[in-house]
Amino acid sequence: MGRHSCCVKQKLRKGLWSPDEDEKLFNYITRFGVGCWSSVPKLAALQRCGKSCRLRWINYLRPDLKRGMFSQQEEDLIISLHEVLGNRWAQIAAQLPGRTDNEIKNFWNSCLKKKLFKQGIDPTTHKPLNEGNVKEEKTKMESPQSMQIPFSQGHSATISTLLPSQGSPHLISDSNYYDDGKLAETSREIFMGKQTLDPLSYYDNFQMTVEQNSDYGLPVSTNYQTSIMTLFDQNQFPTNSNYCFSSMPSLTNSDHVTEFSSDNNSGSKISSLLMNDNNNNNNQVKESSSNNSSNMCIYTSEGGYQMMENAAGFSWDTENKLDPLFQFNAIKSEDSKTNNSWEEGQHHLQTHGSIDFSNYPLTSLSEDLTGTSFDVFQHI
DNA sequence: AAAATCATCAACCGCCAGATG
DNA sequence: CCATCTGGCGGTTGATGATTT
Repeated sequence: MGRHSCCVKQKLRKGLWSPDEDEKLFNYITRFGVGCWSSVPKLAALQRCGKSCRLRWINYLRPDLKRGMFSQQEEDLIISLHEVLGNRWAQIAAQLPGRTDNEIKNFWNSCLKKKLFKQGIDPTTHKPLNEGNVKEEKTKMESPQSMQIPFSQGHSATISTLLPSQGSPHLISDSNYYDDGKLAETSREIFMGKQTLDPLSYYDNFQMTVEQNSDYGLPVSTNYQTSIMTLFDQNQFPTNSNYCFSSMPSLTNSDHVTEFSSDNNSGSKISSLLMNDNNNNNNQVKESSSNNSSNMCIYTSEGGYQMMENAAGFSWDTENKLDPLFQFNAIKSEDSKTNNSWEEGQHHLQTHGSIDFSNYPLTSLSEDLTGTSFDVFQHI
């Protein structure tokens, strides 16, 4: 993000964003939507470059961000897409809902490259390394350099070549993917425990992507598509109603998804939930919250979000603030004192609305920031 | 316990392309 | 056309916490 002329004149802050700045930016964007980034700092009273605001929003504040560890499936998808697209992180990120290019890039550089290398696969070419290459790669790893992949090179390979059924390397969703089966299993367990993905959107998106890629003439194998489909058929992406959202102690923490249990002893509880009467039957309600913000949105059958009227603004106050219209809190066990039980929440829900939450997967699509004001989605 | 090393990731840099006047 | 502005992208850096020596 280069410093543009508009930014040079003023003294602008750099470095990490403070909670206060985040709050300002978040409140501004949720209220007015994404428009001209260069005017955002002024209008939101931020001493930041517009591009810095944009980056902060995209990489961190955006409500539809998924956080936490990459799942095995995501990992496989990244590797496969990387083979086809090279270091086109933005395009790869477009295929992974809730992930940013920056996040994927970091993940690739810090983990996947090494993982592939350990498996004897050249992360650049995605082909098996010979001994000579191994030495070369070792040097590369030791002296960090960009690993640009000539696109033509990626083009020559197809995802199908990675399928286990077609010989090594084994890169597709398969627990045998890793030499260390324990690692794969552990990774999956962690993922399952932190399920944050909306499997349907994930799958839809992937399908769409395959079609799009076909349009681009990219050699995306139908085998891979089938592989993903099979995963869904086998419920390897659980539509999980047992997860909800914990508090947001810090904006910089990423894993706040807490397993939700109907067992009162678990301590994961919902404080209150007031439903909006405007929900129609085709809408899914997605909700998340923290103990300091009130969030709710309607996820329509068309796949978009609808903003609920009077949606709460964003607040970093540590105290609980009840939204005048609604509040849904799912809080970590240690915060449970003042909150009602899950059953009470359910009862409240059934009393005030007709939607049975247990029928819908709850995702952490934005943790506490989710859906505070969803007109934003329509701007993006 | 302290220093050194490693890993991670948020944020910046530089460049490019499209829009606009 | 040309200059400027702006958004977007990929590469890189540096702060920070974790791990190792």
